Amino acid sequence: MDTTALANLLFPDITKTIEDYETIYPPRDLPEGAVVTRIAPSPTGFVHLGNLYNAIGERLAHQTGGVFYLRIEDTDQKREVEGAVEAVIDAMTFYGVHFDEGATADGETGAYGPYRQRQRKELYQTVAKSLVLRGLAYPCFCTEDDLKAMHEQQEAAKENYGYYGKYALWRDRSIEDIRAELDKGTEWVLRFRSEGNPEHTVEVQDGIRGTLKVQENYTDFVLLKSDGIPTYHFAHVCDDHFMRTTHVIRDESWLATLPIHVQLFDTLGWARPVYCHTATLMKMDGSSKRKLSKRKDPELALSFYREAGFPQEATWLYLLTVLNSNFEEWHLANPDADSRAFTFSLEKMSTSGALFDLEKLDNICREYLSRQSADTVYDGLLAWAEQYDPALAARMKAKSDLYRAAIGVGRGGDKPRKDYGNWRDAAAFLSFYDADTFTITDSCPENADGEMRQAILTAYLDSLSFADTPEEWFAKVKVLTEQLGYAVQPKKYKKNPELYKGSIVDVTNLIRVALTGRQNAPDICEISHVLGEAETRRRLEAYMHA
RNA sequence: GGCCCGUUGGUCAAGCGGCUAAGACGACGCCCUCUCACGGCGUAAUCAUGGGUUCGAUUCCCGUACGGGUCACCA
Repeated sequence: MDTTALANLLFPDITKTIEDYETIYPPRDLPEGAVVTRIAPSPTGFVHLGNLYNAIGERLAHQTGGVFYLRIEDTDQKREVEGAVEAVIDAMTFYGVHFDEGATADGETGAYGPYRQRQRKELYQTVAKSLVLRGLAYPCFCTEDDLKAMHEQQEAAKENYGYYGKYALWRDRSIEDIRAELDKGTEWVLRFRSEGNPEHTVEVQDGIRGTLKVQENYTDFVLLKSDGIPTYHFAHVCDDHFMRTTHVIRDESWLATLPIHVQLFDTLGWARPVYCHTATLMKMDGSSKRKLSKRKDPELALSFYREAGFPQEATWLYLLTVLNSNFEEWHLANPDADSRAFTFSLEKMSTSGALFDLEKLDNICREYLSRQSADTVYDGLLAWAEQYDPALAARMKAKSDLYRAAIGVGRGGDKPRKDYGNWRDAAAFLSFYDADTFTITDSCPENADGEMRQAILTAYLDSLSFADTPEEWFAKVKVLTEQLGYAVQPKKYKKNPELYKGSIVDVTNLIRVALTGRQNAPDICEISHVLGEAETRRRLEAYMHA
């Protein structure tokens, strides 16, 4: 076979060589040990948790003085969605992930571009041509039906699926046959001529999993699709070589095609990057685990967390505890430190698929928010509300003092309250402070209903003085509790319920319901001061006559 | 079916030949307490399994089971 003739027949317009590209994309001038990595999403418009998960590469890169970039894998035109690149960048920016180079919303930055694969067609074809020249690639004119028939035949014969051996119809065809098909205008793909043997295993050093032993690839997989655009496998190898990527961080579902990738790196004589296969996030489905699914699980979408208002940093805290087994310990020891101060290590990443635990996420978010200042929380809530709850944003801006004070209730000190872990919950929790959104949702305690309701609230209103300290306030509540025949100490009431009408809990909860609309709310005295005297009295009186 | 990865309490997990097998979330109980939340103390709960190797295996090796992933001109 005259491979030169074939190469020129297939790629008449390609004049560059691999060496030319080696010059165009020289090795990066970086310190020893610098990590160059990336995220490489396909522009489907769906940004998922895994994209953020793998953006952990940013920390690795920046920890080592390396580079973190964004590459767009747009080789599948069918799946491309308008505005998808912007969506990825927007989501990453929101979570504080910054790219040193790569695609931007309206272009790109960096010396190793283009960073959109479809614009790199010439490069792929150059590499492809060199493989043809070396007799390591050939065109295949099989139709979809041919391949389907092959698959069925293999299924029936209980043989391995794939294009190999006797099933590799075009592997050894003559150049005349090829020319004939070409002349007819038949569509073709370029396949890799694999010399691999399924009996052989290849060792790959995985940055997370250690030594991996995988079966050598023996199939003639597709390098270039019929439109001349590469498959993921070929594009990945070419790009990560010429973009001088040192670490490829990706989901473990790529483990299955790893043999193809290393085979390509090896035959091209290029150094393999350090592969880092992360564990897939799982979910409980009935009694069995399964991969988070785009269709079924809203929590796979990154937007889910943003919309629900889980604070960005807290979301990272959760992700890091799942990702890196020694992070949680570090965070417990340094609760106020920025997670970026943590030295991230690949070896400590987990290898088995973790169940996504929303409860733990919530706990981490509550803990995180409880440590923030009222102003920080106010700003966070407002930023979220501007996007997801404009009415709330408007109210917050009109009554910012009220909202700041409300957020400040129970904050600070050794035991701050942890009432909410996300902005959506915060909005609901804080709603009673604002007269515009105040509603009564709970009923008052039974032991303080009926005529006692009048009596308690009247007595309370009479005694109420905004000049009182919290201690004085509570002392007065105790006095009226006793006067009205309730037990000041709940324990005493529990012991001898027949001696009292109820306990102080009934009294305070009545006041609480009148003031907040619910039985579960923070300190009454503090709330009253946030509401102000006029509003406090108004609510108490309204409830008395309700 | 082939290939690959994985398996410590309900969940996330520490462990890297010798430990009463950490810790966190959750659950439960008690305490604190004007409710709730917080906080404090405590309880229950884990090495999938069978063989090796070894004086000794959660830890190393092999098999089995189970779970997951993947077998496209999708990434």
